[in-house]
Amino acid sequence: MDEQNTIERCDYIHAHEDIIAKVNENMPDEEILYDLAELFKIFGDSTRIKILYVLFESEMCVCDIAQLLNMTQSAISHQLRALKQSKLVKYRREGKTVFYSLADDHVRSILDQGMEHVAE
Amino acid sequence: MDEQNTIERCDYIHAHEDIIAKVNENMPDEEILYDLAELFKIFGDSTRIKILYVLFESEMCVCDIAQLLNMTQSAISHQLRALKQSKLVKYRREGKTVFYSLADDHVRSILDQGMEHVAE
DNA sequence: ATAACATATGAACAATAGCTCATTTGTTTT
DNA sequence: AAAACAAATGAGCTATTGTTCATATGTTAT
Repeated sequence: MDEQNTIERCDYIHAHEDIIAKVNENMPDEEILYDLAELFKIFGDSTRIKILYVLFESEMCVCDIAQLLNMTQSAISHQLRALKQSKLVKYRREGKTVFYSLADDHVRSILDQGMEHVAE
Repeated sequence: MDEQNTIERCDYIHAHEDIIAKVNENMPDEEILYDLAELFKIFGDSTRIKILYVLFESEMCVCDIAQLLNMTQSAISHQLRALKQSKLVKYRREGKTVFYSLADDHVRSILDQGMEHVAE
Protein backbone atom coordinates (compact mmCIF):
# COMPACT_ATOMS: atom_id res chain seq x y z
CA MET A 1 0.00 0.00 0.00
CA ASP A 2 2.70 2.46 0.96
CA GLU A 3 5.01 1.00 -1.63
CA GLN A 4 6.27 3.84 -3.78
CA ASN A 5 7.06 3.74 -7.44
CA THR A 6 10.76 4.55 -7.49
CA ILE A 7 10.88 5.06 -11.24
CA GLU A 8 11.39 8.68 -12.23
CA ARG A 9 8.53 10.11 -14.20
CA CYS A 10 8.25 13.06 -16.49
CA ASP A 11 6.21 16.03 -15.35
CA TYR A 12 3.27 14.95 -17.43
CA ILE A 13 2.70 11.92 -19.56
CA HIS A 14 2.34 12.79 -23.23
CA ALA A 15 0.31 9.80 -24.31
CA HIS A 16 -3.44 10.19 -23.95
CA GLU A 17 -5.57 7.95 -21.78
CA ASP A 18 -7.01 6.03 -24.70
CA ILE A 19 -3.55 5.27 -26.06
CA ILE A 20 -2.38 3.99 -22.70
CA ALA A 21 -5.50 1.87 -22.43
CA LYS A 22 -4.88 0.39 -25.87
CA VAL A 23 -1.26 -0.37 -25.06
CA ASN A 24 -2.22 -2.26 -21.95
CA GLU A 25 -4.98 -4.02 -23.78
CA ASN A 26 -2.94 -5.17 -26.75
CA MET A 27 0.29 -5.98 -24.91
CA PRO A 28 0.65 -9.77 -24.75
CA ASP A 29 1.26 -11.39 -21.40
CA GLU A 30 4.67 -11.09 -19.82
CA GLU A 31 5.22 -14.82 -20.22
CA ILE A 32 4.44 -14.79 -23.93
CA LEU A 33 6.77 -11.86 -24.50
CA TYR A 34 9.48 -13.70 -22.64
CA ASP A 35 9.01 -16.78 -24.83
CA LEU A 36 9.01 -14.63 -27.92
CA ALA A 37 12.30 -13.05 -26.91
CA GLU A 38 13.74 -16.49 -26.18
CA LEU A 39 12.75 -17.60 -29.66
CA PHE A 40 14.41 -14.66 -31.35
CA LYS A 41 17.51 -15.17 -29.22
CA ILE A 42 17.88 -18.52 -30.96
CA PHE A 43 17.92 -16.77 -34.33
CA GLY A 44 20.37 -14.26 -32.93
CA ASP A 45 23.48 -16.29 -33.57
CA SER A 46 25.06 -16.77 -36.96
CA THR A 47 26.14 -20.35 -36.29
CA ARG A 48 22.56 -21.36 -35.64
CA ILE A 49 21.36 -19.40 -38.66
CA LYS A 50 23.90 -21.20 -40.81
CA ILE A 51 22.71 -24.55 -39.50
CA LEU A 52 19.15 -23.63 -40.44
CA TYR A 53 20.22 -22.59 -43.92
CA VAL A 54 22.04 -25.88 -44.37
CA LEU A 55 18.91 -27.74 -43.34
CA PHE A 56 16.89 -25.85 -45.93
CA GLU A 57 18.50 -28.10 -48.53
CA SER A 58 18.15 -31.43 -46.84
CA GLU A 59 18.11 -33.28 -43.56
CA MET A 60 21.64 -33.79 -42.39
CA CYS A 61 23.66 -35.47 -39.66
CA VAL A 62 25.64 -33.61 -37.05
CA CYS A 63 28.98 -34.46 -38.54
CA ASP A 64 28.00 -33.34 -42.03
CA ILE A 65 26.84 -29.99 -40.69
CA ALA A 66 30.08 -29.64 -38.78
CA GLN A 67 32.10 -30.27 -41.92
CA LEU A 68 30.03 -27.95 -44.05
CA LEU A 69 30.40 -25.12 -41.56
CA ASN A 70 33.97 -26.04 -40.68
CA MET A 71 33.22 -26.26 -36.98
CA THR A 72 33.61 -28.94 -34.35
CA GLN A 73 31.05 -31.65 -33.78
CA SER A 74 30.68 -30.46 -30.21
CA ALA A 75 29.91 -26.88 -31.12
CA ILE A 76 27.30 -27.96 -33.65
CA SER A 77 25.76 -30.44 -31.25
CA HIS A 78 25.41 -27.78 -28.57
CA GLN A 79 23.69 -25.45 -31.01
CA LEU A 80 21.43 -28.18 -32.34
CA ARG A 81 20.28 -28.72 -28.81
CA ALA A 82 19.21 -25.09 -28.58
CA LEU A 83 17.41 -25.36 -31.91
CA LYS A 84 15.77 -28.56 -30.79
CA GLN A 85 14.58 -27.04 -27.52
CA SER A 86 12.99 -24.18 -29.43
CA LYS A 87 11.28 -26.71 -31.69
CA LEU A 88 12.95 -25.26 -34.76
CA VAL A 89 14.51 -28.57 -35.78
CA LYS A 90 13.53 -32.18 -35.33
CA TYR A 91 15.63 -35.30 -35.61
CA ARG A 92 15.53 -38.98 -36.33
CA ARG A 93 18.08 -41.58 -35.43
CA GLU A 94 19.42 -44.03 -37.97
CA GLY A 95 21.94 -46.30 -36.34
CA LYS A 96 24.82 -44.28 -34.98
CA THR A 97 23.78 -41.30 -37.02
CA VAL A 98 21.26 -38.64 -36.05
CA PHE A 99 19.65 -36.74 -38.87
CA TYR A 100 18.35 -33.26 -38.19
CA SER A 101 15.79 -31.40 -40.24
CA LEU A 102 13.67 -28.27 -40.02
CA ALA A 103 10.65 -28.61 -37.77
CA ASP A 104 8.26 -26.54 -39.86
CA ASP A 105 7.79 -23.65 -42.25
CA HIS A 106 8.00 -20.97 -39.59
CA VAL A 107 11.76 -21.17 -39.69
CA ARG A 108 11.83 -20.20 -43.30
CA SER A 109 9.28 -17.42 -43.01
CA ILE A 110 10.95 -15.90 -39.97
CA LEU A 111 14.36 -15.92 -41.66
CA ASP A 112 12.85 -14.54 -44.86
CA GLN A 113 11.22 -11.66 -42.99
CA GLY A 114 14.51 -10.87 -41.32
CA MET A 115 16.32 -11.04 -44.64
CA GLU A 116 13.93 -8.55 -46.14
CA HIS A 117 14.80 -6.07 -43.46
CA VAL A 118 18.54 -6.70 -43.67
CA ALA A 119 18.58 -6.48 -47.44
CA GLU A 120 17.43 -2.86 -47.38
CA MET B 1 49.29 -25.27 -48.65
CA ASP B 2 50.37 -27.49 -45.79
CA GLU B 3 47.69 -25.99 -43.59
CA GLN B 4 45.61 -28.84 -42.26
CA ASN B 5 41.94 -28.84 -41.47
CA THR B 6 41.97 -29.54 -37.74
CA ILE B 7 38.23 -30.16 -37.57
CA GLU B 8 37.37 -33.79 -36.93
CA ARG B 9 35.47 -35.43 -39.73
CA CYS B 10 33.27 -38.47 -39.87
CA ASP B 11 34.48 -41.47 -41.80
CA TYR B 12 32.36 -40.59 -44.76
CA ILE B 13 30.09 -37.67 -45.39
CA HIS B 14 26.45 -38.68 -45.66
CA ALA B 15 25.25 -35.84 -47.81
CA HIS B 16 25.58 -36.35 -51.54
CA GLU B 17 27.65 -34.11 -53.79
CA ASP B 18 24.63 -32.36 -55.25
CA ILE B 19 23.29 -31.52 -51.80
CA ILE B 20 26.61 -30.07 -50.73
CA ALA B 21 26.76 -28.06 -53.92
CA LYS B 22 23.27 -26.69 -53.32
CA VAL B 23 24.10 -25.77 -49.74
CA ASN B 24 27.14 -23.79 -50.81
CA GLU B 25 25.19 -22.23 -53.63
CA ASN B 26 22.22 -21.10 -51.57
CA MET B 27 24.05 -20.10 -48.41
CA PRO B 28 24.06 -16.30 -48.19
CA ASP B 29 27.37 -14.53 -47.68
CA GLU B 30 28.99 -14.64 -44.28
CA GLU B 31 28.45 -10.91 -43.89
CA ILE B 32 24.74 -11.11 -44.62
CA LEU B 33 24.30 -13.96 -42.16
CA TYR B 34 26.11 -11.94 -39.54
CA ASP B 35 23.81 -8.98 -40.12
CA LEU B 36 20.80 -11.25 -39.98
CA ALA B 37 21.91 -12.66 -36.63
CA GLU B 38 22.52 -9.13 -35.35
CA LEU B 39 18.99 -8.19 -36.34
CA PHE B 40 17.42 -11.13 -34.53
CA LYS B 41 19.57 -10.40 -31.49
CA ILE B 42 17.70 -7.13 -31.22
CA PHE B 43 14.40 -9.01 -31.07
CA GLY B 44 15.93 -11.37 -28.54
CA ASP B 45 15.24 -9.23 -25.49
CA SER B 46 11.85 -8.82 -23.91
CA THR B 47 12.40 -5.19 -22.97
CA ARG B 48 12.97 -4.29 -26.59
CA ILE B 49 10.03 -6.40 -27.67
CA LYS B 50 7.83 -4.58 -25.19
CA ILE B 51 8.99 -1.25 -26.53
CA LEU B 52 8.05 -2.34 -30.03
CA TYR B 53 4.62 -3.46 -28.88
CA VAL B 54 4.07 -0.13 -27.18
CA LEU B 55 4.99 1.64 -30.38
CA PHE B 56 2.44 -0.40 -32.31
CA GLU B 57 -0.21 1.80 -30.75
CA SER B 58 1.34 5.18 -31.24
CA GLU B 59 4.54 7.15 -31.41
CA MET B 60 5.74 7.83 -27.89
CA CYS B 61 8.42 9.69 -25.98
CA VAL B 62 11.13 7.99 -23.96
CA CYS B 63 9.63 8.91 -20.63
CA ASP B 64 6.18 7.63 -21.53
CA ILE B 65 7.64 4.31 -22.58
CA ALA B 66 9.61 4.13 -19.35
CA GLN B 67 6.47 4.73 -17.31
CA LEU B 68 4.40 2.25 -19.28
CA LEU B 69 7.01 -0.46 -18.84
CA ASN B 70 7.88 0.61 -15.32
CA MET B 71 11.56 0.96 -16.11
CA THR B 72 14.11 3.74 -15.84
CA GLN B 73 14.52 6.37 -18.51
CA SER B 74 18.13 5.32 -18.91
CA ALA B 75 17.38 1.68 -19.54
CA ILE B 76 14.78 2.57 -22.15
CA SER B 77 17.04 5.09 -23.81
CA HIS B 78 19.81 2.52 -24.10
CA GLN B 79 17.45 0.03 -25.69
CA LEU B 80 15.98 2.61 -28.02
CA ARG B 81 19.47 3.24 -29.25
CA ALA B 82 19.84 -0.42 -30.18
CA LEU B 83 16.47 -0.34 -31.94
CA LYS B 84 17.46 2.84 -33.74
CA GLN B 85 20.76 1.39 -34.91
CA SER B 86 18.94 -1.60 -36.36
CA LYS B 87 16.56 0.77 -38.14
CA LEU B 88 13.59 -0.74 -36.37
CA VAL B 89 12.46 2.59 -34.92
CA LYS B 90 12.75 6.18 -36.04
CA TYR B 91 12.40 9.36 -34.03
CA ARG B 92 11.55 13.01 -34.28
CA ARG B 93 12.38 15.74 -31.83
CA GLU B 94 9.76 18.16 -30.57
CA GLY B 95 11.34 20.58 -28.16
CA LYS B 96 12.79 18.71 -25.22
CA THR B 97 10.86 15.63 -26.11
CA VAL B 98 11.89 12.91 -28.55
CA PHE B 99 9.12 10.83 -30.06
CA TYR B 100 9.91 7.34 -31.23
CA SER B 101 7.91 5.31 -33.68
CA LEU B 102 8.23 2.11 -35.69
CA ALA B 103 10.42 2.42 -38.75
CA ASP B 104 8.39 0.18 -41.03
CA ASP B 105 6.12 -2.82 -41.37
CA HIS B 106 8.88 -5.40 -41.08
CA VAL B 107 8.81 -5.05 -37.34
CA ARG B 108 5.24 -6.17 -37.18
CA SER B 109 5.62 -9.03 -39.63
CA ILE B 110 8.73 -10.36 -37.93
CA LEU B 111 7.08 -10.28 -34.52
CA ASP B 112 3.93 -11.84 -35.93
CA GLN B 113 5.87 -14.70 -37.47
CA GLY B 114 7.61 -15.30 -34.18
CA MET B 115 4.32 -15.18 -32.33
CA GLU B 116 2.88 -17.82 -34.61
CA HIS B 117 5.67 -20.17 -33.67
CA VAL B 118 5.48 -19.41 -29.95
CA ALA B 119 1.73 -19.78 -29.86
CA GLU B 120 1.92 -23.44 -30.88
C1' DA C 1 22.65 33.60 -18.34
C1' DT C 2 20.42 30.31 -15.25
C1' DA C 3 17.38 26.81 -13.91
C1' DA C 4 14.64 22.99 -15.13
C1' DC C 5 13.47 19.20 -17.79
C1' DA C 6 13.98 15.28 -21.40
C1' DT C 7 17.16 12.47 -23.35
C1' DA C 8 21.71 10.38 -24.26
C1' DT C 9 25.84 8.31 -22.86
C1' DG C 10 29.89 6.11 -20.49
C1' DA C 11 31.72 3.19 -16.86
C1' DA C 12 30.94 -0.62 -13.98
C1' DC C 13 28.92 -4.88 -12.62
C1' DA C 14 26.34 -9.17 -12.79
C1' DA C 15 24.35 -12.46 -15.71
C1' DT C 16 24.36 -14.93 -20.02
C1' DA C 17 26.17 -17.21 -24.08
C1' DG C 18 29.30 -19.75 -27.36
C1' DC C 19 33.26 -22.26 -27.87
C1' DT C 20 36.77 -25.83 -26.45
C1' DC C 21 38.20 -29.84 -24.16
C1' DA C 22 37.42 -34.05 -21.90
C1' DT C 23 34.32 -37.45 -21.17
C1' DT C 24 29.97 -40.11 -21.51
C1' DT C 25 26.17 -42.26 -23.91
C1' DG C 26 24.22 -44.91 -27.59
C1' DT C 27 24.75 -47.85 -31.55
C1' DT C 28 27.06 -51.04 -34.65
C1' DT C 29 30.59 -54.26 -35.93
C1' DT C 30 33.86 -57.67 -34.93
C1' DA D 1 32.44 -58.52 -24.69
C1' DA D 2 35.45 -55.17 -26.90
C1' DA D 3 36.50 -51.80 -30.21
C1' DA D 4 35.03 -48.11 -33.10
C1' DC D 5 32.26 -44.45 -34.36
C1' DA D 6 28.50 -40.63 -33.94
C1' DA D 7 26.46 -37.70 -30.94
C1' DA D 8 25.56 -35.52 -26.42
C1' DT D 9 26.99 -33.31 -22.33
C1' DG D 10 29.30 -30.81 -18.44
C1' DA D 11 32.92 -27.79 -16.78
C1' DG D 12 35.66 -23.94 -17.69
C1' DC D 13 36.97 -19.79 -20.05
C1' DT D 14 36.19 -15.57 -22.52
C1' DA D 15 33.23 -12.34 -24.68
C1' DT D 16 28.92 -10.08 -24.80
C1' DT D 17 24.81 -7.99 -22.91
C1' DG D 18 21.25 -5.43 -19.89
C1' DT D 19 20.85 -2.72 -16.16
C1' DT D 20 22.19 0.92 -12.82
C1' DC D 21 24.39 5.09 -11.50
C1' DA D 22 26.39 9.35 -12.44
C1' DT D 23 26.88 12.74 -15.66
C1' DA D 24 26.65 15.17 -20.13
C1' DT D 25 23.94 17.17 -23.92
C1' DG D 26 20.17 19.64 -25.86
C1' DT D 27 16.07 22.43 -25.46
C1' DT D 28 12.85 25.61 -23.22
C1' DA D 29 11.36 28.98 -19.87
C1' DT D 30 12.54 32.49 -16.63
